[in-house]
Amino acid sequence: MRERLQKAEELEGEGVLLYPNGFPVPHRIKDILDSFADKNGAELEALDEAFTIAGRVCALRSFGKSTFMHIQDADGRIQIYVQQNRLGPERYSLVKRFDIGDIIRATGHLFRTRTDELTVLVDDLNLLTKNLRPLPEKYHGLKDVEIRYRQRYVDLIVNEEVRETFRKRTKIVHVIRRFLSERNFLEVETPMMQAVPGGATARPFKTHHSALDMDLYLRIAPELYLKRLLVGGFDRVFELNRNFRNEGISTQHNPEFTMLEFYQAHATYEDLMDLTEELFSALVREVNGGSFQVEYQGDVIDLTPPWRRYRLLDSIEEVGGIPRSAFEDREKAMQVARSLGVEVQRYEGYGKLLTKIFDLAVEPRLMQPTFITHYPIEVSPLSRRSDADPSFTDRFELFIAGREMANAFSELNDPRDQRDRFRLQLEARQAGDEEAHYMDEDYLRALEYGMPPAAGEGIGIDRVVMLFTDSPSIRDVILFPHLRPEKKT
RNA sequence: GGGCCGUUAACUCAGAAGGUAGAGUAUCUGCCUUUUAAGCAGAGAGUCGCUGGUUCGAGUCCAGCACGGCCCA
Repeated sequence: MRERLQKAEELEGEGVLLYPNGFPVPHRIKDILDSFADKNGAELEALDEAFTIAGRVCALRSFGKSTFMHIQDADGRIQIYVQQNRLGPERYSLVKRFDIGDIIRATGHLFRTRTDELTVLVDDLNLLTKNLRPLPEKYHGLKDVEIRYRQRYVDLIVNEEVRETFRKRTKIVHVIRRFLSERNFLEVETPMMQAVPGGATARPFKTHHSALDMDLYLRIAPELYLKRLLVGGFDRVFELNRNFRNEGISTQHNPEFTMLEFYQAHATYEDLMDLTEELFSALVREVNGGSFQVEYQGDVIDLTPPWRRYRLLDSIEEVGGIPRSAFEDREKAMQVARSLGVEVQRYEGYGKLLTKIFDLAVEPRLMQPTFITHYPIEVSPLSRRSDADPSFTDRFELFIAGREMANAFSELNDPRDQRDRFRLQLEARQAGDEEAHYMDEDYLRALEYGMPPAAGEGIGIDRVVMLFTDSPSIRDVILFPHLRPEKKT
């Protein structure tokens, strides 16, 4: 780096601007590659058109009096060829001092080299931005994951597949927004900072409002606000934005992550299973080239609907291979849970134990898309009771590749039942469950005005992106994942 | 929170059993006007993550810590 700085200052001393401004760049590399991919050398030379492109020098092969470079812009990479006798010795001496990593602008005509590569024969070029730090090695590339995550800008410069992953992420988010908008869902924004954090079972981050001298929580879910909007008369709403949960970090979890939640009045959780299949089909069309087969970490996942549907209890029996009689009451379920290595807390009831058994014995085996329905009421404090069996709820979770992708239910809109459920949550909290819900009086007041029958769903966007980009870690689909602070040097 | 693994030049990595630290790429110098992991000749470059300990002597052995990864909770 010291050498580069010295060289840069030398250039500056000769009157070369290291960071000039105001040079228009009318052409994109990708457009040139697309337009002239099938033209041969004679056709290109007959073309009397000059192109001006700009980008970062990513490869440089210099001979005495001529130089080949590859330069890349946002979505393309092309070779340029600079000859001393076209440019004159003075300009060419600049070129000899270009480094890999510099951002340059070049103008010239197209031709094909001996090896038939589409190349710009440069008539004019200039430095746009001087690079002072050497880029990682070209052949092995940048592998150190710590640098990849901490200095994502370097990762993006060097690793095209990383750029592709994030382009795909944007595409996925775009397709989802369009899908919902086309179906008359209204996109809204609700508070990120909440006085009473609710809508999920998770520990929140706490912050403080100085002027009001009050504690606030970063939201763990937008759910309760979105349902207030159902009360207000917006009968289809969605929000696609960040949630924050104060939990450990893993390949599946980042403290801030992106969630889609949508609510539809006069629909049931069964309608949402169909809608979810349609949504994934739209993603298949738009971001997976129309193929319903997705390869994820060596497994082929078939997203062709309809997907399997199991009741939770049936799945423990049929997928988990544990006979019904072994978990028919709390005592027996506790034994099964313990045998699976689960720690059981005193305040955890039968329903909670069933989901813990499910998490260990069933969830990892659900590679192919599967809806699991009828969750115990105890773990579903905001879901509507099943008419057929009031200890279970009209709820489903979607699993793909052994992970939860979505969670949805018919909404509980009876304020009396909701109050009772909050009370039970408070008891659990007092018994030591830090993730249990708080009482939310304003939410209850809203329900008392009448929330139409509805169903709602949350989809973890990061996990969807992981699936479609074959990414093993959530950090691979979040541009700046959370890491511990860098050591001071 | 627990277990295992990793941390050596800007990058990717070597460094059998403890004896003054290596390669390729990148950088610098020279030659080279169709190369593409360009080539050839030469040069510079490291607090071996940090702190202690054992030893005549530690990149290497031991302990603690930091950061990262994977697995578990």
